[in-house]
Amino acid sequence: MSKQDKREEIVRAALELIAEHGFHGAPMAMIAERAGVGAGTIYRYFENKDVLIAELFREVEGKVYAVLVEGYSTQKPIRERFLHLGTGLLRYYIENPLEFRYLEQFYNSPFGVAHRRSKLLGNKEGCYFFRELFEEAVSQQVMKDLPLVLLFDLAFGPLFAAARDHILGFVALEDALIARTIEACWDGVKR
Amino acid sequence: MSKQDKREEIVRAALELIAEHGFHGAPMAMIAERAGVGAGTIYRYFENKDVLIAELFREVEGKVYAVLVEGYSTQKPIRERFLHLGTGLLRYYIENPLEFRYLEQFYNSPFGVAHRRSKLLGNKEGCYFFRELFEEAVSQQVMKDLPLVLLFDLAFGPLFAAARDHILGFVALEDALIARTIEACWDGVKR
DNA sequence: AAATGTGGAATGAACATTCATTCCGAAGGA
DNA sequence: TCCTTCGGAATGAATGTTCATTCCACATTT
Repeated sequence: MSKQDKREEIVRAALELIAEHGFHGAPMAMIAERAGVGAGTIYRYFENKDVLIAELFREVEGKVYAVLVEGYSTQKPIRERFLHLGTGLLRYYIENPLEFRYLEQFYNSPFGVAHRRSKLLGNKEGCYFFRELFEEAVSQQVMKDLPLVLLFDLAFGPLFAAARDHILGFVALEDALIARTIEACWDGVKR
Repeated sequence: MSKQDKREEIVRAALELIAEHGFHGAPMAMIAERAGVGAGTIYRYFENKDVLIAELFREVEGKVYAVLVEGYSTQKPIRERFLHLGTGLLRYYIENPLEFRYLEQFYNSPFGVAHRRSKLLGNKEGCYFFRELFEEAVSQQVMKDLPLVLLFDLAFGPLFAAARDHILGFVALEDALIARTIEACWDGVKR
């Protein structure tokens, strides 16, 4: 197994185990075993568990953004852009439940809070689509005149909740239902 | 300190520590210290940590319901009832951040998933308001014709997210903003 | 009233377990 | 042969739980 492969195996194993059992249910020894690697080997690739967790988040985030850019254009009308991003996100989540559940774990942890804080306060890139779109929508009075953060909550709160319920088997989100869910999110934010 | 007091002290200490640091950041020894009792004493009142966690949830849930029933009447129009429950919930959460953060911890854990499952599938009481209200609203065609679970997600997803953002200091939810947030939730579920 | 006895509650040191991290001998490539 | 990489046992810190002992309020006896 090449160096690169080994690293990828570690990341994949960590994703699976953390998504399924949470940070505290995924000991390094278990990650190593599933990756087919010695426990000490992980530390040749990642300084410690926190670094592994953060790196994993960056990888997942990157893949999500890659999906969202596809077919996205700031030329299209705001509502259409919103629907594109919303359905893109929701579809990605339910097609990649492991990554979704990992993100949930991450966001509901001190890591996630710190991340969110630095993203909202500091003007980091990322979230770019969303911030730009929402600010434009507010200034053009097509979205409600609410703080950006609340608009995010209105739009993505249901989206996350729906993805979770689908993955847990509480609802079967097929195409039509996904579209109607995102449209309902739009109803929440639109003026 | 009486027996009852001691029990309450334990519960209060557990609430504070778990809300602030999560289940894994609140060792029994620390809970005992904050409650002003010996570590072993906790086990005279609660069989083990899981039982303490579950009991704490039941108490918090009970207090929330108590607030919601106040002034609630199935005679009032559906929209008004929705706004009553929504603002009641949101206000309670931001006025009781410890309890809110505890609920978040609980829901985002195996306990919470199991709880949600038994509530949605089995026909447990509790959630009664909501289920009844939403079912009536759908049958009268004042809410969208979506699965109940998705309507819950649309209504409470933003609510939870907003409460979290308020508590983390990302937005200052004063009265007017609370009302407008819940109205936006209504826009999401209404037909 | 004082002294003694009793049973349940409280205690916290001790234990077993789990986990992240380290370390060093072995393996493998140049 | 030398040097890098690997593996997994060893380490030490942390945590949930237990249990032998202490404590105390009240009953009983003198």
